[in-house]
Amino acid sequence: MMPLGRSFFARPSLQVAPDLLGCMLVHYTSEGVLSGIIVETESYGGINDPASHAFKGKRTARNEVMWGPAGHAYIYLIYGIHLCFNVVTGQDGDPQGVFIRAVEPRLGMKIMARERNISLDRNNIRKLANGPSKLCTAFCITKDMYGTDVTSAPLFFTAGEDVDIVTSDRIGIDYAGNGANWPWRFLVKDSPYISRKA
DNA sequence: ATCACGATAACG
DNA sequence: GTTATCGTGATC
Repeated sequence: MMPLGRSFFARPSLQVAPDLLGCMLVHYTSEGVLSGIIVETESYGGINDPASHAFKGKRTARNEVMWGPAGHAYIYLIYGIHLCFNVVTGQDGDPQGVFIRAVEPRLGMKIMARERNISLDRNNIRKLANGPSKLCTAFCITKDMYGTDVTSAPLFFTAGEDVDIVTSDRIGIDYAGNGANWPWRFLVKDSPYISRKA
């Protein structure tokens, strides 16, 4: 399966975020192949989005990759422990991104369970990657992959299945004022693999 | 001081 | 099943 290319990501975040639902996230690691269907994303919309790290044109070492070309990984540490994984979208110079919040595991669940330090049984497959930091841990996405090109191996996306989509407001951005109410979170309808209910 | 989170505890 | 609490360290 061909990786999704630059042109897929070089579109507005509000188009890419829902389009990624149903697509595969794939990571070739030394442990084995990890993959899963993306079931939850959020759009972060550049300098006019009060929830965005680039709001009002803020440009720092941390968010620098957002300002570059689409299709690169924006990864950062939050709350001292947790990693977040985004894909840069939009045109070069327009700091947009899509935040990947949850994945339905397909390949490499045994490895994911080991990475997550939980036992693997039928009841907890949905807990392997049902959150932004959990999926980083499960998929062996580390901070040193900051800036990585995600249009080719080892970490990339492929086209997936058609899915029904629902929206909600975004999670964990109470600081964003009115922006906290925008319906920029996208979920696969009725998926049990999402981080929390819409 | 703040934060795109999640494990745990203390409840049903 | 639910809700509340708080650790953790890079960032600015």
